[in-house]
Amino acid sequence: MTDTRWLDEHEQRTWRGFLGLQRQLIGQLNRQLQVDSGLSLADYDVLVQLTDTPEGRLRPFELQTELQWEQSRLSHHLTRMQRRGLIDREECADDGRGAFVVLTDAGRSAITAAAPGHVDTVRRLFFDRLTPQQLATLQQVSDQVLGSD
Amino acid sequence: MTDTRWLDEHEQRTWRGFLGLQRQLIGQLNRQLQVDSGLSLADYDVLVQLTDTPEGRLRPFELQTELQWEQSRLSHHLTRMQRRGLIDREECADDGRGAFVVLTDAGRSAITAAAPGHVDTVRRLFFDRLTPQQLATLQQVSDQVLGSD
DNA sequence: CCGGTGTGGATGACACATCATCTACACCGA
DNA sequence: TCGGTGTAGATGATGTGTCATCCACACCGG
Repeated sequence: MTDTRWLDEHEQRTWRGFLGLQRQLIGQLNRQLQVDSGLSLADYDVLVQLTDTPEGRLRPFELQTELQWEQSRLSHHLTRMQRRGLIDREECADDGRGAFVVLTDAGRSAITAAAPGHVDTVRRLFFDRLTPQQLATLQQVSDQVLGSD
Repeated sequence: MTDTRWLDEHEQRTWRGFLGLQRQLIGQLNRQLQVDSGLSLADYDVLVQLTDTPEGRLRPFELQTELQWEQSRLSHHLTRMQRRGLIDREECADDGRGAFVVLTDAGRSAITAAAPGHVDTVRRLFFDRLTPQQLATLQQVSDQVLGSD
């Protein structure tokens, strides 16, 4: 570790901008969901995955790969969602270690009620403010930063 | 609220990509800081602000406008940082309600030790993977999304 | 001088995320 | 069939973020 190449003024602005952007966006989305539907962004993501399956049921590890969450975060979050009646856990016959997460009726109506408002908000705060070129660049950026890992 | 314009496949990819990008990046930065210096990204940001002043002291509300944090988050975070000896609180003579946050010696050495590794990581994970054009676009994007509020 | 309103800041309760660790079962090779 | 290793998942501790609320003082008009 020789001399550090510090960020110049412009780089700092870009970096702070990016951090601010994400915090602001996530914050507003969370608030909108919370106020309008009593859900968090995390709840929403879980429910979307479950809704995307025909039976509304998934193994936790499948959810985990879809969501790219840490295993323990998922487990804790499922516990909280179960306590609120949004999902339920069932035993898995095939694999004695495993479990199933199933969407409850309450969970299904929660996501159904929440989705339109959430999508509108995403459009309003994000897509509507950006040009197709900018969106294309963002896509590239995500791929490049995430891809090389 | 008429019919919802759902996100098409491509928009979903862009949106998920953005969310994934920010989570991944913030996560790795936090881990690097934590492991190498015992600091969080939030600690780092507070310490940077304090270091940027000649006396290493700021009023909490000044910190708040710099960091764009919620007041209560700041207050809680300062409490935790004080408990760890990174900062200290002092009374403010001018304003009976107010307080000062002052950088301790431990705080100063922590940020000094942490900065090079952190900046290197930001470069490695972010700047080094993006072209100047992409960075310029990101800058625009932040401004547009944040600006119109 | 006094009451109302505004502002600086702290606090408790609670949801969330991460780490370390643990249990139970599956799977595989000797 | 038995022991080791890997995998599915839960849990406790702790740090973090948000909301609602509160207190103390400042400031301002009467």
